[in-house]
Amino acid sequence: MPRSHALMLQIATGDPRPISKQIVDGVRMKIATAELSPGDQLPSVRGLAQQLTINPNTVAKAYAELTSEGWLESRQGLGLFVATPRQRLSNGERDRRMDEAIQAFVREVAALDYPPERALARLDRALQVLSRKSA
Amino acid sequence: MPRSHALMLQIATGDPRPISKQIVDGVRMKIATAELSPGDQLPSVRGLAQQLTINPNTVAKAYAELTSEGWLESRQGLGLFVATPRQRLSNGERDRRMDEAIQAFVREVAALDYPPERALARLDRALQVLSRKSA
DNA sequence: CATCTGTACTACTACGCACAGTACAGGCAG
DNA sequence: CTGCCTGTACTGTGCGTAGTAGTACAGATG
Repeated sequence: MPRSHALMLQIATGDPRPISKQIVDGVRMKIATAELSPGDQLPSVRGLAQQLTINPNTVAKAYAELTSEGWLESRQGLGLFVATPRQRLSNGERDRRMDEAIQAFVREVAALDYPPERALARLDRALQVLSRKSA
Repeated sequence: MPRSHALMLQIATGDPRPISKQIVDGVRMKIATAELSPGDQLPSVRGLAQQLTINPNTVAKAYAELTSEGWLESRQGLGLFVATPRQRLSNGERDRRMDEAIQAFVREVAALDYPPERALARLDRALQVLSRKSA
């Protein structure tokens, strides 16, 4: 039974990420933390745009990316819905992108001259939110 | 005794990061891994630009950032040298930026639907290179 | 002096992002 | 069918960032 969802998304003007990416990240995170479940309907392009006082094209762009990545499914004329989980990337591609993320994080730790052990410990704690999915 | 250094820096055209940031990251990483030591001289702005076949302004921009962050010291008319280590950021600012880095990493793990434990294990391994400094 | 060093400008180009407006196809309630 | 909702696909415009190009100046050195 598909539920409609208020989807409390927050857009921060101070965030260095472009608005469309903030939406993509936000929705993906809500799916990852099971705050959104397969079958749930998302706010309409125009509705979310009005709610966030941004351009509808920006929302559409974010939704299009989420759809092409397999997180959302479009039902023409009806709306967008959270898709059922499936393999979205090849293992090679996934490992390659994880490698990039790791390198970026190591670069930041070096840039801040931050104790690697503390960084790892904090990250371990931060990753807990993703484990709730299978709880 | 200040050593001169060939500084094998690699600039990848496929890298999404701007060239100047690649230089900044590269130099910072070499300092963090003790491949560059305090007192070492860096290649000249024009020299490195020619070696990498990029614009001297781009190198100067990267060097200026590294200098303002305290990684390099400028001796007018002589060149740029790796500075002696010191506290470069306030603890609050450092924690805030580490927080951003952690959030960005968690977002990527969620985006890739990557097993958090594996991500943590791989990161642990990747962070080893930074520990050599105090070895 | 000439020649190296870093630094500071200006001007131009290319690209990404967001905004604005318009248009079209499909679903659905009246 | 009409009207209103849905996603989708365009065009164009403005703005900020990155990179290139060229010029100029101060300090150090031989």
